[in-house]
Amino acid sequence: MKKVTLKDIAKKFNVSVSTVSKALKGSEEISKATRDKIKTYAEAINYRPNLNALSLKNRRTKTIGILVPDMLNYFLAQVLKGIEKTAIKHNYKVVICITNDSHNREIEIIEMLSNGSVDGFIISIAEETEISKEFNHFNNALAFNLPIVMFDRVANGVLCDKVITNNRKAGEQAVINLAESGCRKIGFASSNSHLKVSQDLLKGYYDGIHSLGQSIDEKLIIHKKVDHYSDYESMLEPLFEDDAIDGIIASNEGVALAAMKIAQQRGKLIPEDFSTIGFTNGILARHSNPKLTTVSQHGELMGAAAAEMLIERLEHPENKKEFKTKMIKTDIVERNSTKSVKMT
Amino acid sequence: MKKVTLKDIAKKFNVSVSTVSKALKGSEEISKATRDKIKTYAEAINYRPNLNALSLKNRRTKTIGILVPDMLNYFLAQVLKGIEKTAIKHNYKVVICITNDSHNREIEIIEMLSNGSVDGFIISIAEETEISKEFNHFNNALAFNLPIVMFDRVANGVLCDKVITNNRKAGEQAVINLAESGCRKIGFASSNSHLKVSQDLLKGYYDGIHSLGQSIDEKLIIHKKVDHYSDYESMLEPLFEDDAIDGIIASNEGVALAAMKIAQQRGKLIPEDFSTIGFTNGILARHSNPKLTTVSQHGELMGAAAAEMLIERLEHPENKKEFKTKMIKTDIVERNSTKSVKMT
DNA sequence: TTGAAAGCGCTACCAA
DNA sequence: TTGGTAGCGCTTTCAA
Repeated sequence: MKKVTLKDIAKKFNVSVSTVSKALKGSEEISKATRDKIKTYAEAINYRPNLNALSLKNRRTKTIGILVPDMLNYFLAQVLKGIEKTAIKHNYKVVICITNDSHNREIEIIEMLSNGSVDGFIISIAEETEISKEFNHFNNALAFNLPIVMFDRVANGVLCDKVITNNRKAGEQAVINLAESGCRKIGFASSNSHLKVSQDLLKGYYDGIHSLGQSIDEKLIIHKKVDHYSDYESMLEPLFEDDAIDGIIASNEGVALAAMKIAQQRGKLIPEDFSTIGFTNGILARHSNPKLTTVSQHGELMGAAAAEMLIERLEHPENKKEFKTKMIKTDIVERNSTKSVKMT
Repeated sequence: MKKVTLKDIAKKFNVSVSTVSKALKGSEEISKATRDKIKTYAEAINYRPNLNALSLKNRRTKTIGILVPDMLNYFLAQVLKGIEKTAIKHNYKVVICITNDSHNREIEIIEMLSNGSVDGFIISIAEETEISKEFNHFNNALAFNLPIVMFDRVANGVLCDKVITNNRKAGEQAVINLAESGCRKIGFASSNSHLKVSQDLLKGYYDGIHSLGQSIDEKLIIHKKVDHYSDYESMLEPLFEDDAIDGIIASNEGVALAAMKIAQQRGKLIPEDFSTIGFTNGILARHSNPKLTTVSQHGELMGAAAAEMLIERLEHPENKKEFKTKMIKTDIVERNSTKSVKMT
């Protein structure tokens, strides 16, 4: 079976292709009679225009290219879901590509998609790109009139819309939350010191400690790059040399769970003797024992916001608005790894 | 800036578009001189053909449509990763759509993508579709010459390639593994009894129990549909009324963790007094305490296999091979929720 | 009210 | 060795 085209319909009614085209668009140019019969027929056989032809003609594909470093990451999966949902709502499709944090992959993918495959991009930049700060490929895409919205890991040098969370603020709030719940010695642990996300979080930690009127104790801070989760526990050990430590802000769920495990092994009760807040609200948090209190980045919202910003630009290229950076607020989701402060 | 086209290059050298086209393809028809200068120039300005035009002309898009029920699921994310990787390797793109387990969404998406957007599909069918067994939309796609490969949740009535795991066998092996590690009373717990995956697992459990020469004790079996993980614990309680239960096969990680939690609350040591094997190897397993022994479905391999099968059909439509169902073998990944049997 | 023609960017056939 | 033309499926302008 072959897909039916305008030509086929035209032949069927002995009219021209243009007549059919207009009729299907409900143009007043065409007599109601022919319009109706053509429409009815098209409906009946479930006619759908060839999207490639449309893309070629209209110079727009109604598809969004998405680049993410990874897919096996709950936060990113949430964002993808938010994007997909919003895209579909506006009748856009998404093509998703994984950079694996490789700069070259990122360049290749952008090149591949920049040739009539997509109308714009939503990107969380690759680690290598974040480090090298080489942003030519992004600027090329922009020059070809392919707008970009970056989220979470963004390239500050690039002029485009961005969606981020205020991680510094989030770090500060986490400290304050722990303090309010009664923690006296609050530490910080990150396994991804190379990422801006983590650096901001650390700044927020400093802010928090200062706002408590305490001074920074470097012994309570671990800020490293540790790639494999099996090494988290040994990474954290030093923090527990100070037996008085009673709270830790962890840069990700895995680190938070490792911290709880060590604390438990040392006979501490959670949250009575030891509390921890993990950064980003993933699946681990919900299933750990005790369940983990986290900072939620609202991934789905971020995705939706990014998609809305991009689609807005695509649908209304005429109003060349200033590039905006949208902050999505974070929330602390209280579970059982911290004492509740709600009762205050 | 505008994307440069063949026309632009042709103008630049005062030759025709067809000359440029041929030159870039390295056709012997064109003199080496012009060929070289055109190629060099195209290279220099980084010329890339418009993919829409190519798709329209060639009637193939080099893109694969993927339909999955969900995205926030580690197993599916693994499969997606496997597909994406393989696709890119063969120079295909993927467009990913989420059905949210809705039959109608599934139909809409397939219709939307069937109009020149993709060359074929890779699908894990929606729960509603699995229940209703209405497969017209799949057959329509096939009729339009859009091959389908289904994975994991497959529609048996549809004539297409499939990639599955032998879940029955996996269930049996899990029972045997527990028995070999010393468990005497092995139960079964599923929160998704409506899915074939789970039903097969249960059959495997029966097989396993029988092969041990034991008889089925219905009190040791929970086979239900429970949507929210917060209800897993209450779902499992009845199993523990028989205090002698010392092993459970769980249909997913969440259920397995809940089982461990209850056992621990009852003062059982894991794995000494109580063991559990969780179905599918996700992130929870690696971070739980104790870490969970699981049956791995090898999601990435499944994805890669599905993609290979589809691309094989797309690239060689001439050899109309029989439809195949490929079994990916499962493996038990031993962690700390079971006693090791390796020492036998 | 309808249709012919041009064009989106590319390839392939045939003619020069 | 090169170029013109037709056509992929569609829209749009202009003419009939």
